Amino acid sequence: MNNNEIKALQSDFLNWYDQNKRPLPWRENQEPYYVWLSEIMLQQTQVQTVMPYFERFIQALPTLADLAQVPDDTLMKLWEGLGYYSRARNLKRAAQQIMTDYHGTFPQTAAELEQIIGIGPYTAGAIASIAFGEAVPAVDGNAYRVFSRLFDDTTDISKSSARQHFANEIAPLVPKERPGDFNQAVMDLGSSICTTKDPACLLCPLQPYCQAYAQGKQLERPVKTKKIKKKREQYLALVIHDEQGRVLLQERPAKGVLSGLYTYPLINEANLLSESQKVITSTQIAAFFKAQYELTLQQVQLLPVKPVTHIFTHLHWQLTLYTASIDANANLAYFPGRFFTTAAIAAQGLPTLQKKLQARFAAYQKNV
DNA sequence: AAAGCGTGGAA
DNA sequence: TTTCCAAGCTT
Repeated sequence: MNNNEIKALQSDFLNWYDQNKRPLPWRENQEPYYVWLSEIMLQQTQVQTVMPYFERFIQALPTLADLAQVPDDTLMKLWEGLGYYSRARNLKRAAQQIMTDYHGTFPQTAAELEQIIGIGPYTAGAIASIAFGEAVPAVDGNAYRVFSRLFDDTTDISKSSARQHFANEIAPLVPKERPGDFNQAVMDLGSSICTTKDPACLLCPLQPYCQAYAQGKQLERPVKTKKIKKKREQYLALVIHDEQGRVLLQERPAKGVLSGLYTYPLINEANLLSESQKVITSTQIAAFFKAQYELTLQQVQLLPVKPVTHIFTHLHWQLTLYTASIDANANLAYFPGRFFTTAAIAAQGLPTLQKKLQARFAAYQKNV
Protein backbone atom coordinates (compact mmCIF):
# COMPACT_ATOMS: atom_id res chain seq x y z
CA MET A 1 0.00 0.00 0.00
CA ASN A 2 1.25 3.50 -0.75
CA ASN A 3 0.98 6.38 1.69
CA ASN A 4 -2.28 7.68 0.29
CA GLU A 5 -3.87 4.27 0.53
CA ILE A 6 -2.70 3.93 4.11
CA LYS A 7 -4.10 7.36 4.99
CA ALA A 8 -7.43 6.39 3.46
CA LEU A 9 -7.52 3.12 5.37
CA GLN A 10 -6.76 4.88 8.64
CA SER A 11 -9.51 7.43 8.01
CA ASP A 12 -12.00 4.71 7.17
CA PHE A 13 -11.31 2.90 10.42
CA LEU A 14 -11.29 6.04 12.56
CA ASN A 15 -14.38 7.61 10.98
CA TRP A 16 -16.27 4.37 11.42
CA TYR A 17 -15.10 4.20 15.03
CA ASP A 18 -16.19 7.76 15.75
CA GLN A 19 -19.67 6.88 14.55
CA ASN A 20 -19.92 3.40 16.05
CA LYS A 21 -17.72 3.04 19.12
CA ARG A 22 -19.46 1.41 22.02
CA PRO A 23 -19.64 3.28 25.31
CA LEU A 24 -17.81 0.88 27.62
CA PRO A 25 -16.89 1.43 31.27
CA TRP A 26 -13.16 1.17 30.54
CA ARG A 27 -13.43 3.72 27.76
CA GLU A 28 -14.52 6.53 30.05
CA ASN A 29 -10.91 7.56 30.53
CA GLN A 30 -7.44 6.28 29.62
CA GLU A 31 -6.34 5.44 33.13
CA PRO A 32 -3.69 2.73 32.61
CA TYR A 33 -4.92 0.67 35.55
CA TYR A 34 -8.42 0.45 34.06
CA VAL A 35 -7.17 -0.16 30.53
CA TRP A 36 -4.92 -2.94 31.81
CA LEU A 37 -7.62 -4.54 33.95
CA SER A 38 -10.13 -4.51 31.11
CA GLU A 39 -7.65 -6.00 28.67
CA ILE A 40 -6.80 -8.85 31.04
CA MET A 41 -10.47 -9.58 31.66
CA LEU A 42 -11.23 -9.44 27.94
CA GLN A 43 -8.69 -12.15 27.10
CA GLN A 44 -10.74 -14.93 25.50
CA THR A 45 -13.80 -13.43 27.11
CA GLN A 46 -16.68 -11.47 25.62
CA VAL A 47 -17.46 -7.84 26.41
CA GLN A 48 -20.89 -8.64 27.79
CA THR A 49 -19.42 -11.14 30.23
CA VAL A 50 -16.68 -8.79 31.38
CA MET A 51 -18.82 -5.71 32.02
CA PRO A 52 -20.25 -6.59 35.48
CA TYR A 53 -16.94 -8.08 36.64
CA PHE A 54 -15.08 -4.93 35.66
CA GLU A 55 -17.53 -2.67 37.49
CA ARG A 56 -17.37 -4.75 40.67
CA PHE A 57 -13.60 -5.05 40.51
CA ILE A 58 -12.84 -1.33 40.27
CA GLN A 59 -15.46 -0.64 42.93
CA ALA A 60 -13.64 -3.00 45.32
CA LEU A 61 -10.10 -2.20 44.19
CA PRO A 62 -10.05 1.32 42.72
CA THR A 63 -6.27 1.63 42.47
CA LEU A 64 -3.21 -0.39 41.60
CA ALA A 65 -2.07 -0.15 45.24
CA ASP A 66 -5.36 -1.70 46.38
CA LEU A 67 -4.88 -4.61 44.02
CA ALA A 68 -1.30 -5.17 45.11
CA GLN A 69 -2.48 -5.65 48.70
CA VAL A 70 -5.74 -7.52 48.19
CA PRO A 71 -6.09 -10.81 50.10
CA ASP A 72 -6.17 -13.80 47.77
CA ASP A 73 -9.65 -14.90 48.81
CA THR A 74 -11.08 -11.44 48.11
CA LEU A 75 -9.38 -11.47 44.73
CA MET A 76 -10.78 -14.87 43.79
CA LYS A 77 -14.27 -13.86 44.94
CA LEU A 78 -14.08 -10.92 42.53
CA TRP A 79 -12.97 -13.24 39.73
CA GLU A 80 -15.40 -16.06 40.58
CA GLY A 81 -16.99 -17.47 37.43
CA LEU A 82 -14.88 -15.48 34.97
CA GLY A 83 -12.55 -18.39 34.20
CA TYR A 84 -8.84 -18.66 33.43
CA TYR A 85 -8.14 -17.99 37.08
CA SER A 86 -4.39 -17.61 36.64
CA ARG A 87 -5.24 -14.26 35.06
CA ALA A 88 -6.38 -13.01 38.46
CA ARG A 89 -3.33 -14.34 40.27
CA ASN A 90 -1.01 -12.84 37.66
CA LEU A 91 -2.89 -9.55 37.95
CA LYS A 92 -2.01 -9.29 41.63
CA ARG A 93 1.59 -10.37 41.04
CA ALA A 94 1.89 -7.77 38.30
CA ALA A 95 0.47 -5.06 40.54
CA GLN A 96 3.07 -5.90 43.18
CA GLN A 97 5.75 -5.92 40.50
CA ILE A 98 4.74 -2.46 39.28
CA MET A 99 4.55 -1.10 42.84
CA THR A 100 8.06 -2.28 43.69
CA ASP A 101 9.95 -2.16 40.40
CA TYR A 102 8.26 0.89 38.85
CA HIS A 103 7.27 2.86 41.98
CA GLY A 104 3.60 2.30 41.21
CA THR A 105 3.74 3.89 37.76
CA PHE A 106 2.99 1.80 34.69
CA PRO A 107 5.77 1.44 32.14
CA GLN A 108 4.62 3.24 29.00
CA THR A 109 5.97 1.23 26.09
CA ALA A 110 4.82 -2.08 24.66
CA ALA A 111 8.31 -3.52 24.99
CA GLU A 112 8.42 -2.79 28.72
CA LEU A 113 4.81 -3.77 29.34
CA GLU A 114 5.43 -7.17 27.80
CA GLN A 115 7.92 -7.92 30.56
CA ILE A 116 5.12 -7.89 33.12
CA ILE A 117 3.53 -11.19 34.09
CA GLY A 118 0.22 -11.76 32.32
CA ILE A 119 0.90 -9.14 29.65
CA GLY A 120 1.71 -10.73 26.30
CA PRO A 121 2.21 -9.18 22.87
CA TYR A 122 -1.46 -8.33 22.31
CA THR A 123 -2.11 -6.80 25.72
CA ALA A 124 1.16 -4.87 25.64
CA GLY A 125 0.17 -3.33 22.30
CA ALA A 126 -3.33 -2.56 23.51
CA ILE A 127 -2.22 -0.80 26.70
CA ALA A 128 0.65 1.05 25.02
CA SER A 129 -1.56 2.37 22.23
CA ILE A 130 -4.73 3.10 24.21
CA ALA A 131 -3.28 4.46 27.45
CA PHE A 132 0.01 5.93 26.20
CA GLY A 133 -0.48 6.71 22.52
CA GLU A 134 2.31 4.50 21.23
CA ALA A 135 1.82 3.65 17.55
CA VAL A 136 1.99 -0.13 17.85
CA PRO A 137 -0.54 -2.73 16.71
CA ALA A 138 -2.72 -4.78 19.07
CA VAL A 139 -3.02 -8.10 17.30
CA ASP A 140 -5.89 -10.14 18.65
CA GLY A 141 -8.37 -12.53 17.05
CA ASN A 142 -10.30 -9.62 15.55
CA ALA A 143 -7.17 -8.26 13.89
CA TYR A 144 -6.44 -11.70 12.42
CA ARG A 145 -9.91 -11.80 10.92
CA VAL A 146 -10.11 -8.22 9.66
CA PHE A 147 -6.69 -8.12 8.04
CA SER A 148 -6.66 -11.68 6.70
CA ARG A 149 -9.79 -10.68 4.81
CA LEU A 150 -8.63 -7.23 3.83
CA PHE A 151 -5.43 -8.64 2.28
CA ASP A 152 -6.84 -12.08 1.47
CA ASP A 153 -4.01 -13.43 3.62
CA THR A 154 -3.92 -17.22 3.89
CA THR A 155 -1.60 -17.41 6.91
CA ASP A 156 -2.78 -20.22 9.18
CA ILE A 157 -3.76 -18.54 12.46
CA SER A 158 -3.53 -21.87 14.27
CA LYS A 159 0.23 -21.53 14.21
CA SER A 160 2.20 -19.65 16.81
CA SER A 161 4.06 -17.73 14.13
CA ALA A 162 0.87 -16.12 12.78
CA ARG A 163 0.79 -13.40 15.43
CA GLN A 164 4.17 -11.97 14.44
CA HIS A 165 3.26 -12.21 10.76
CA PHE A 166 0.14 -10.10 11.24
CA ALA A 167 1.96 -7.72 13.58
CA ASN A 168 4.45 -7.07 10.79
CA GLU A 169 1.65 -6.51 8.28
CA ILE A 170 -0.34 -4.19 10.53
CA ALA A 171 2.46 -2.16 12.12
CA PRO A 172 2.92 0.23 9.15
CA LEU A 173 -0.82 0.91 9.13
CA VAL A 174 -1.14 2.14 12.73
CA PRO A 175 -1.41 5.96 12.71
CA LYS A 176 0.88 8.11 14.86
CA GLU A 177 -2.23 10.05 15.81
CA ARG A 178 -4.89 8.04 17.65
CA PRO A 179 -3.17 4.62 17.54
CA GLY A 180 -5.37 3.40 20.40
CA ASP A 181 -8.55 4.38 18.60
CA PHE A 182 -7.29 2.69 15.46
CA ASN A 183 -6.67 -0.57 17.32
CA GLN A 184 -10.03 -0.39 19.05
CA ALA A 185 -11.68 0.37 15.72
CA VAL A 186 -10.21 -2.85 14.31
CA MET A 187 -11.55 -4.80 17.27
CA ASP A 188 -14.98 -3.19 17.28
CA LEU A 189 -15.33 -3.66 13.54
CA GLY A 190 -14.20 -7.25 13.88
CA SER A 191 -16.73 -8.01 16.58
CA SER A 192 -19.71 -6.29 14.96
CA ILE A 193 -19.22 -6.12 11.16
CA CYS A 194 -16.35 -8.37 10.18
CA THR A 195 -17.67 -11.31 12.20
CA THR A 196 -16.63 -14.92 11.86
CA LYS A 197 -19.78 -16.58 10.58
CA ASP A 198 -21.95 -13.88 9.07
CA PRO A 199 -19.91 -10.80 8.19
CA ALA A 200 -21.93 -7.71 7.24
CA CYS A 201 -19.76 -6.83 4.27
CA LEU A 202 -22.38 -4.50 2.80
CA LEU A 203 -22.10 -2.29 5.88
CA CYS A 204 -18.31 -2.42 6.04
CA PRO A 205 -16.38 0.80 5.34
CA LEU A 206 -13.47 -1.28 4.03
CA GLN A 207 -15.52 -3.36 1.63
CA PRO A 208 -14.47 -1.36 -1.49
CA TYR A 209 -10.90 -2.61 -1.07
CA CYS A 210 -11.38 -5.85 0.81
CA GLN A 211 -9.53 -8.46 -1.23
CA ALA A 212 -11.31 -11.46 0.26
CA TYR A 213 -14.72 -9.89 -0.38
CA ALA A 214 -13.74 -9.13 -3.97
CA GLN A 215 -13.29 -12.86 -4.50
CA GLY A 216 -16.19 -13.95 -2.32
CA LYS A 217 -13.75 -15.64 0.05
CA GLN A 218 -14.53 -13.77 3.25
CA LEU A 219 -15.94 -16.89 4.92
CA GLU A 220 -12.73 -18.78 4.13
CA ARG A 221 -10.62 -16.23 5.99
CA PRO A 222 -8.84 -16.45 8.27
CA VAL A 223 -7.41 -19.88 7.55
CA LYS A 224 -7.46 -22.00 10.69
CA THR A 225 -6.53 -25.66 10.53
CA LYS A 226 -6.18 -26.78 14.12
CA LYS A 227 -9.12 -28.40 15.87
CA ILE A 228 -9.16 -29.20 19.55
CA LYS A 229 -10.43 -32.59 20.57
CA LYS A 230 -11.95 -32.72 24.02
CA LYS A 231 -10.97 -35.54 26.32
CA ARG A 232 -13.94 -37.12 28.10
CA GLU A 233 -13.49 -37.96 31.76
CA GLN A 234 -15.79 -39.37 34.40
CA TYR A 235 -15.58 -38.14 37.98
CA LEU A 236 -17.22 -38.78 41.31
CA ALA A 237 -18.04 -35.68 43.34
CA LEU A 238 -18.41 -36.28 47.07
CA VAL A 239 -20.64 -34.10 49.24
CA ILE A 240 -19.20 -34.94 52.64
CA HIS A 241 -20.86 -33.50 55.77
CA ASP A 242 -19.73 -33.62 59.37
CA GLU A 243 -22.06 -33.66 62.42
CA GLN A 244 -21.99 -29.87 62.55
CA GLY A 245 -23.32 -29.48 59.05
CA ARG A 246 -20.00 -28.37 57.63
CA VAL A 247 -18.85 -29.59 54.24
CA LEU A 248 -15.44 -30.89 53.29
CA LEU A 249 -13.94 -29.12 50.27
CA GLN A 250 -10.74 -30.02 48.48
CA GLU A 251 -8.15 -27.60 47.14
CA ARG A 252 -7.20 -28.38 43.57
CA PRO A 253 -3.52 -29.13 42.91
CA ALA A 254 -1.23 -26.25 41.93
CA LYS A 255 -1.01 -27.58 38.38
CA GLY A 256 -3.90 -28.38 36.09
CA VAL A 257 -7.50 -27.27 35.75
CA LEU A 258 -8.94 -25.00 38.44
CA SER A 259 -5.64 -25.03 40.27
CA GLY A 260 -5.80 -23.68 43.80
CA LEU A 261 -9.59 -23.44 43.80
CA TYR A 262 -11.94 -25.37 46.07
CA THR A 263 -14.39 -28.02 44.94
CA TYR A 264 -16.10 -31.00 46.47
CA PRO A 265 -13.55 -33.82 46.61
CA LEU A 266 -13.37 -35.22 43.09
CA ILE A 267 -12.23 -38.71 42.18
CA ASN A 268 -11.41 -39.65 38.63
CA GLU A 269 -13.28 -42.90 37.96
CA ALA A 270 -10.23 -44.20 36.14
CA ASN A 271 -8.49 -44.24 39.53
CA LEU A 272 -11.09 -46.62 40.92
CA LEU A 273 -11.98 -48.91 38.07
CA SER A 274 -9.83 -51.86 37.18
CA GLU A 275 -9.94 -53.26 33.67
CA SER A 276 -12.86 -55.63 34.00
CA GLN A 277 -14.78 -53.64 36.55
CA LYS A 278 -17.76 -51.53 35.54
CA VAL A 279 -19.57 -50.59 38.74
CA ILE A 280 -18.13 -48.48 41.53
CA THR A 281 -19.22 -49.39 45.05
CA SER A 282 -19.54 -47.27 48.16
CA THR A 283 -17.07 -49.54 49.90
CA GLN A 284 -14.55 -48.86 47.20
CA ILE A 285 -14.91 -45.11 47.54
CA ALA A 286 -14.46 -45.31 51.30
CA ALA A 287 -11.39 -47.49 50.83
CA PHE A 288 -9.94 -44.99 48.36
CA PHE A 289 -10.37 -42.13 50.84
CA LYS A 290 -8.76 -44.18 53.58
CA ALA A 291 -5.81 -45.12 51.42
CA GLN A 292 -5.26 -41.64 49.97
CA TYR A 293 -6.04 -39.37 52.89
CA GLU A 294 -6.29 -41.50 56.05
CA LEU A 295 -9.93 -40.42 56.29
CA THR A 296 -12.87 -42.61 57.28
CA LEU A 297 -16.07 -41.96 55.35
CA GLN A 298 -19.41 -43.37 56.43
CA GLN A 299 -22.71 -43.81 54.66
CA VAL A 300 -21.28 -43.29 51.21
CA GLN A 301 -24.32 -43.14 48.93
CA LEU A 302 -24.93 -42.53 45.28
CA LEU A 303 -27.24 -39.56 44.88
CA PRO A 304 -30.22 -40.26 42.61
CA VAL A 305 -29.76 -37.14 40.49
CA LYS A 306 -28.64 -36.47 36.97
CA PRO A 307 -24.85 -36.28 36.65
CA VAL A 308 -23.35 -32.82 36.17
CA THR A 309 -21.69 -32.07 32.85
CA HIS A 310 -18.98 -29.47 32.64
CA ILE A 311 -17.02 -28.52 29.55
CA PHE A 312 -13.59 -26.95 29.61
CA THR A 313 -11.54 -25.95 26.59
CA HIS A 314 -9.86 -29.34 26.36
CA LEU A 315 -12.01 -31.48 28.62
CA HIS A 316 -15.52 -32.81 28.79
CA TRP A 317 -16.32 -33.92 32.34
CA GLN A 318 -19.26 -35.86 33.64
CA LEU A 319 -19.56 -35.93 37.41
CA THR A 320 -21.69 -38.29 39.47
CA LEU A 321 -22.69 -37.03 42.91
CA TYR A 322 -22.31 -39.01 46.12
CA THR A 323 -23.02 -38.08 49.71
CA ALA A 324 -21.11 -39.25 52.76
CA SER A 325 -20.50 -38.31 56.36
CA ILE A 326 -17.31 -37.86 58.31
CA ASP A 327 -16.28 -37.17 61.89
CA ALA A 328 -15.91 -33.45 62.62
CA ASN A 329 -12.67 -34.20 64.44
CA ALA A 330 -11.17 -36.16 61.58
CA ASN A 331 -7.46 -35.50 61.08
CA LEU A 332 -7.05 -33.61 57.81
CA ALA A 333 -3.24 -33.71 57.86
CA TYR A 334 -3.12 -35.83 54.71
CA PHE A 335 -6.04 -34.17 52.96
CA PRO A 336 -5.56 -31.05 50.80
CA GLY A 337 -8.59 -29.15 52.01
CA ARG A 338 -10.75 -28.21 54.99
CA PHE A 339 -14.26 -27.95 56.41
CA PHE A 340 -16.48 -25.08 55.33
CA THR A 341 -19.58 -23.76 57.01
CA THR A 342 -22.43 -22.69 54.76
CA ALA A 343 -21.42 -19.06 55.24
CA ALA A 344 -17.78 -19.80 54.48
CA ILE A 345 -18.74 -21.47 51.22
CA ALA A 346 -20.76 -18.45 50.18
CA ALA A 347 -17.78 -16.19 50.88
CA GLN A 348 -15.36 -18.32 48.89
CA GLY A 349 -14.46 -17.65 45.26
CA LEU A 350 -15.53 -20.89 43.62
CA PRO A 351 -15.30 -22.14 40.06
CA THR A 352 -18.48 -22.55 38.07
CA LEU A 353 -18.05 -26.33 38.12
CA GLN A 354 -18.42 -26.27 41.92
CA LYS A 355 -21.42 -23.93 41.66
CA LYS A 356 -23.10 -26.41 39.35
CA LEU A 357 -22.44 -29.29 41.73
CA GLN A 358 -23.82 -27.28 44.65
CA ALA A 359 -26.91 -26.38 42.66
CA ARG A 360 -27.53 -30.00 41.75
CA PHE A 361 -27.17 -31.07 45.37
CA ALA A 362 -29.43 -28.25 46.60
CA ALA A 363 -32.12 -29.21 44.10
CA TYR A 364 -31.99 -32.77 45.40
CA GLN A 365 -32.29 -31.68 49.03
CA LYS A 366 -35.29 -29.53 48.22
CA ASN A 367 -37.12 -32.50 46.74
CA VAL A 368 -36.41 -34.86 49.63
C1' DA B 1 5.85 -25.17 18.76
C1' DA B 2 2.14 -26.88 20.69
C1' DA B 3 -0.51 -27.90 24.62
C1' DG B 4 -3.04 -26.34 28.65
C1' DC B 5 -6.10 -23.20 30.75
C1' DG B 6 -12.84 -21.49 31.97
C1' DT B 7 -16.95 -20.09 30.70
C1' DG B 8 -21.20 -18.85 28.18
C1' DG B 9 -23.50 -18.41 23.93
C1' DA B 10 -24.67 -19.35 19.13
C1' DA B 11 -25.60 -22.37 15.27
C1' DT C 1 -25.51 -32.99 21.07
C1' DT C 2 -21.56 -31.25 19.23
C1' DT C 3 -18.70 -27.84 17.64
C1' DC C 4 -16.84 -23.53 17.48
C1' DC C 5 -16.08 -19.11 18.98
C1' DA C 6 -14.63 -14.62 22.24
C1' DA C 7 -10.17 -8.27 23.25
C1' DG C 8 -4.32 -14.59 24.81
C1' DC C 9 -0.73 -15.92 28.03
C1' DT C 10 2.42 -19.29 30.01
C1' DT C 11 5.26 -23.11 29.82
